[in-house]
Amino acid sequence: MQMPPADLDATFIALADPTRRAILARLAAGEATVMDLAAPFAMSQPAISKHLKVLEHAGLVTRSRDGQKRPVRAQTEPLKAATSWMEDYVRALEASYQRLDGLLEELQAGPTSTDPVN
Amino acid sequence: MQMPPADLDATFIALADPTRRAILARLAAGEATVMDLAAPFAMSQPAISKHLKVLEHAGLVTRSRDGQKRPVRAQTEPLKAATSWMEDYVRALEASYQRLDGLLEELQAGPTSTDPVN
DNA sequence: AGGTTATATAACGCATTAGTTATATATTCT
DNA sequence: AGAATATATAACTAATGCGTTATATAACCT
Repeated sequence: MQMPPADLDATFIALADPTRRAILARLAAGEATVMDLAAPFAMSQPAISKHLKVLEHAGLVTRSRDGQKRPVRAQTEPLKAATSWMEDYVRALEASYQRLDGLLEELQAGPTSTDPVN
Repeated sequence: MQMPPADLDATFIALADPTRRAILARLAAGEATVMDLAAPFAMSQPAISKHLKVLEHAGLVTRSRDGQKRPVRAQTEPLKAATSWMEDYVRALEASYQRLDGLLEELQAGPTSTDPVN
């Protein structure tokens, strides 16, 4: 069952807050309840619930139901999309630098008959 | 030369806006001036300058000086830190799932003499 | 039924963001 | 010197973000 690729905006927004990244880090150790997650922070329970809503909206966590508890579980999918955007971008940048380096080298060696510029 | 992890905030915040990601994408093709960057957007020049300030603050771009122009150039460094945070996190998550799967398997097979639990 | 626990929602304050227009500051061109 | 160009800054507005406290909802326990 695939979720719709929650967009990059939502993913990066969710990751941009240190509290939310800490929540995710905690979830890497396994499911947790809202109370579990709130405990380490000097912050009210409603504040944590809001952070969870942001994470959920980004698809970074899902919630289930266990009696009165709503266990939170981390999901990797949106992170893979975000990672892949960043990797593609870095690759494009580095390729661009390489082209520039090549061009500079050619200029420094002086124009040749195969030089496409001039 | 390591930067403190507080920079992850700045990086993800910078990446969380689609205009800023589009600016970066444009910069993958090479240096550009503020005017170049503003052209494709239905947005004023000061708005773009502000976005550039956010990107610069995150270290995602640097500026130089060429007469009255201030060419903008993309930098990969902060992206590598961000990518690496995300990859570490996904790895931890997947390891956690694997441990859980292993545990469930054991429980299903019934406890054995080597079972560390019980 | 009544009390406790887990979580969500409402209403609010304050700081920040993303845009605007108008203006200032450099730099270049004639 | 004066006009034009490239960019930055200021002042403002509207929307959003992150926290709070108080309260509602739902499930659990006697």
